[in-house]
Amino acid sequence: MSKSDCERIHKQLSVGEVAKRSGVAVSTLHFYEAKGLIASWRNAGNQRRYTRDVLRRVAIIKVAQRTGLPLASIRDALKTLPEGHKPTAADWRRLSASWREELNARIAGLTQLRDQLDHCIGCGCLSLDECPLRNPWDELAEQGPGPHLLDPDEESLD
Amino acid sequence: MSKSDCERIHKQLSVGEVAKRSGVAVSTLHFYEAKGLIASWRNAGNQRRYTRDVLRRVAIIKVAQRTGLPLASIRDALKTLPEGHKPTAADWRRLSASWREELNARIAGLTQLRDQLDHCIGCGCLSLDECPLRNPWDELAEQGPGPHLLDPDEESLD
DNA sequence: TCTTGACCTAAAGCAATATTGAGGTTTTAC
DNA sequence: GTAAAACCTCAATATTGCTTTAGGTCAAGA
Repeated sequence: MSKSDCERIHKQLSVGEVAKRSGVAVSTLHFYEAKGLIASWRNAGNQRRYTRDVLRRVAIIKVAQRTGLPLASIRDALKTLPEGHKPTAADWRRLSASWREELNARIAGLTQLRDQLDHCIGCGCLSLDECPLRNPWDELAEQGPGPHLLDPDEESLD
Repeated sequence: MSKSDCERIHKQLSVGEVAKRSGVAVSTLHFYEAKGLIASWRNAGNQRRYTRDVLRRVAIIKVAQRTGLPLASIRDALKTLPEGHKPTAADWRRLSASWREELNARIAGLTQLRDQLDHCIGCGCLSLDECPLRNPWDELAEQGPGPHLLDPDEESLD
């Protein structure tokens, strides 16, 4: 039986095949498995075997990482997929909807930052008690990190 | 002489004062100094002393980090500031201009990702050879990472 | 059969960005 | 003068996301 027969006949993928098709290193697949993001079973010789499903999962992982999500969050999101059957389009849609919100939030944050950069650094002011760049904590309670005035007569850094 | 006299009279800041005013931990200031992002001199008792300038630098560092820049890049950017005199508004403007481009690129990337997420994951297709989410490498040469077809008869993951 | 490539595990290493701890000194406040 | 708070250095630890190494097993092709 030839190597690619492994996949063509049994619809199983070896770790090397998954690596080539998904574009990630074998060591990364091991790593993702250890972290609970993907799963496999073993053949008689203790080698990993995957269903083709894993290709989509790896693709999703890589896409989600580009949004800035840490692997732990991606793992948790993937855990919400059904156990028994192959995820449906609706399952994936649900995942993508939550990530879309994440993305929108990050885009909004960066956009605001860019505009503030124009106004605040551009003009060189960066006044400690007025600049939104310096005080993105405005809405938070007194507790928490952030710059604090020590003297009431403090107005600016310059 | 009281503690705050250190600053009010001599216009110097201790590391603790900088920490409180800038909102970062003392250990972080040590760390930034070791990495060449900020500078200080020592008093007779070997304690760090800072000019008020450092407050602006720390503010800039924190802002730049929010754009996604690594500290090494921020350090390099800060190195372009004049050595002898206090940076002018024009100096800061030059820095912010380069970071604005970075930001625009990141915003564009995330926006594109969000739209592709809508089209590709939302519908559940993720076709290996067509989906832009799966193949953001389209413009790169053959070499390099990325998913590759092993069989010409491969069309989709499903 | 034999060799080579693919695979296995477990541990260590790396880069970035800090935080924590130990053990000692200095400054401040009363 | 003394005690507490702040400071010092250096080393270790933590987290995230992997890669590398070492030492061995398994499988595929000539």
